[in-house]
Amino acid sequence: MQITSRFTIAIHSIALIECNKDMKVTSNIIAGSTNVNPVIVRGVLSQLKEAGIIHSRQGASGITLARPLDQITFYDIYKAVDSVKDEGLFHFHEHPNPDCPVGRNIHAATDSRLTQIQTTMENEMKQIKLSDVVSDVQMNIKEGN
Amino acid sequence: MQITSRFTIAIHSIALIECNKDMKVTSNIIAGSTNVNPVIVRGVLSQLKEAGIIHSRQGASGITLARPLDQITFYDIYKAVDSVKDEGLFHFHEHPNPDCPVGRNIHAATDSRLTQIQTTMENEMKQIKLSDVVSDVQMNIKEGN
DNA sequence: CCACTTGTCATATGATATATTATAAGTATC
DNA sequence: GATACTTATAATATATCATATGACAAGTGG
Repeated sequence: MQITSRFTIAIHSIALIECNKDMKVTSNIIAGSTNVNPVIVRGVLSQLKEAGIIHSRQGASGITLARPLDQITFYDIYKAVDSVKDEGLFHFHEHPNPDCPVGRNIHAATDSRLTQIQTTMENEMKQIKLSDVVSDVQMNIKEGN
Repeated sequence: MQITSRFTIAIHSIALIECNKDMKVTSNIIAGSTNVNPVIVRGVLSQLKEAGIIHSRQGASGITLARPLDQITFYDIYKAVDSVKDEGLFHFHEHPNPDCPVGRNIHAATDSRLTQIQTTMENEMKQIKLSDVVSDVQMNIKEGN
């Protein structure tokens, strides 16, 4: 099991937009840099737009950021691209036997702990800003990488 | 995306074994309580056995725990059933364009942060013991649930 | 010997992620 | 305003993986 690559595609896209803010960055350019199908890229961009992270206009060329990089966290992106659905990070087997004492109580006894783990992970994501990633990328480029 | 139900199946199985330690708990009984196919259950049990969490013998009826419940954490189980493969929790799009400065540096700039998030989640899992879950289950049963 | 168990293989089914084709609709430039 | 390019999205195909299922091997204990 893995969290969908839409998440890292979104991170990559935002970094690319920022690093090329002096020119028009199109969805096709992003598709070329990520090596991901343009339709998938546009789907991700569409979600980022809906979340208020980027701006785009149908027909008008160029994607731009809607707010400064230090105000975009991994959590914002994770939520925007719907990395983990509402059912939660953990998949509980669906029909424990209600006729078994353990079967009918295991869900209640486990759920809060699973939620706690997921929340801890999400809180960690809130600590990481896109500015962190982009400054690393730019540093590496400057060093000739 | 969700973490495979093998994880919660394993938790359920261990709780069931503990709560019925006075009788023989077979893989079929576990399959009945979890409402999961017996072959899947045996696969999970096989992984728990390999991780040293349970005991079982081919032909001999009954699964038993290999160590006390307070010495089994969610992390132990998560690792045992291979919830997240070696590639990591996050799926990075596979072929960023090496001819693009951002494309060839995004991986290096992002990886450590993704690992950090995963590690935080796994550390939280180490804090939760099976004894916590089982005592909640038993409490609920006593209360008539 | 026999009923039952653990253990495993091979295959089927179902769900989901990504890729692809096609097309609608808006923008900007000539 | 015709044209080339863009964003946007629907419909479908492909690939991968999780779970279910059927079959059977091999061990146990009465």
